Amino acid sequence: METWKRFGEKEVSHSMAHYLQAVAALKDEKGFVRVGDVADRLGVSKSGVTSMLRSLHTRGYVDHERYGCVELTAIGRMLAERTESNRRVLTVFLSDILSVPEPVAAEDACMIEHLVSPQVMLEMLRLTSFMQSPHPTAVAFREAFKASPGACAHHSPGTCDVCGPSCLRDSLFPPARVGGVLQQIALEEDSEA
Amino acid sequence: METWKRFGEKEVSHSMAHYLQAVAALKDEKGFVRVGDVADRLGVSKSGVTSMLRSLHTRGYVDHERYGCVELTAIGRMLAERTESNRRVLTVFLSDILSVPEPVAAEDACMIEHLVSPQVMLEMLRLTSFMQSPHPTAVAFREAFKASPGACAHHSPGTCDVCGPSCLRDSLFPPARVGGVLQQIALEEDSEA
DNA sequence: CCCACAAGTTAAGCTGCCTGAACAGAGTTG
DNA sequence: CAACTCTGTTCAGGCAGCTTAACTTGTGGG
Repeated sequence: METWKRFGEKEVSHSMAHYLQAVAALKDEKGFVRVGDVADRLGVSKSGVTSMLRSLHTRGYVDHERYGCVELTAIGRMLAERTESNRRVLTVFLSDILSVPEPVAAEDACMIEHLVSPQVMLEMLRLTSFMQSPHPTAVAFREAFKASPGACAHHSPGTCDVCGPSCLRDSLFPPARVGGVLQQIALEEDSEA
Repeated sequence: METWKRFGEKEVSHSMAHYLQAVAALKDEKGFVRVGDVADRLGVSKSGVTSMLRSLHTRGYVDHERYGCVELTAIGRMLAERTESNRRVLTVFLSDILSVPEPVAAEDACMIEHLVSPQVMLEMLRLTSFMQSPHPTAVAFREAFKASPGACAHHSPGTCDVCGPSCLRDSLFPPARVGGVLQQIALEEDSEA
């Protein structure tokens, strides 16, 4: 179980993914990209942009001439597009299929867009696409799912295939074992003990 | 669009989440937790563990007496359990519902387990749970979905609600626009230009 | 009782990503 | 062409997480 260490070895980090997306978007919007544009868009300092561009350049994702414009390489553009597609698929899945409020869906999509493998994204798109199709089974399923009870409401304790011995629902939203403080902390930063 | 910056402000980082999980698991397995156990389990040095424990202590997630044992606080244990539950729900969803191969499902779950909001996790559990239930609609849907074509195969170009103007499938697995190199790079680290 | 050794800690240093301050290039204006 | 202004770069520094090397603690054997 050392999978977790590969987190830092992803082809692009969270920051890099967003720099690439910003460059791609600015290029599409105004035709050329300056350091300052990227800095404004991402809310970071220009010096931060300069050093990140150096890092992205050594990885072969952007070209950048001193005091000049920024260009994505073919690979850089592909990475930006893939991240953007991941974000779109995830957002649609979370908001339309899981019916999570849009702001939450957007935030979660933003957090994980660069981490999800192509295989998973493709299957998630397939599911989304099929669930939203006019196929009668899909229509019926949407209805039934919408009307279905909350997670783990349909099983007696210990009989759920998904949960196994202990109900997952309980630890997703833990019972008020520690005086109710936990949920607040879990959901937001309301400190108060 | 500065959501992306909140990535670094999550209550627990990727590393922290895994340290907490390791401590919780070791505690369950052998009743007490030493620095060395955590180091072995996570494949990091003992000094790394020491400094991370200091950091986790200042956040109120663990207690640790010098040269002694490590204990989770109530909040720390809750965080560990929640992360673990997230991982289980995600793994089941990815492998059983999306039918992604187990190693990929496990890896993706590991990457995003600490980043997904409780709301999304709960709805994902609800969907998983409902899709696996013996409810006739769910049974029919599973069949139909299994037999359904690949993503975006059912729509003519430009008519897909999910994709919008440009087919997302194409950028999830981009066409061999750059000589086929991209997909290799995308999927793994086979450098070769 | 003392010492050796395992377990843990501190210290110094690395990388990634950020900041602000100071400096440098490039273009406009008179 | 000098001066002013924008824009971008470099530099020093900070924080998170990791490493290795060297030191400290605690403990069981002789």
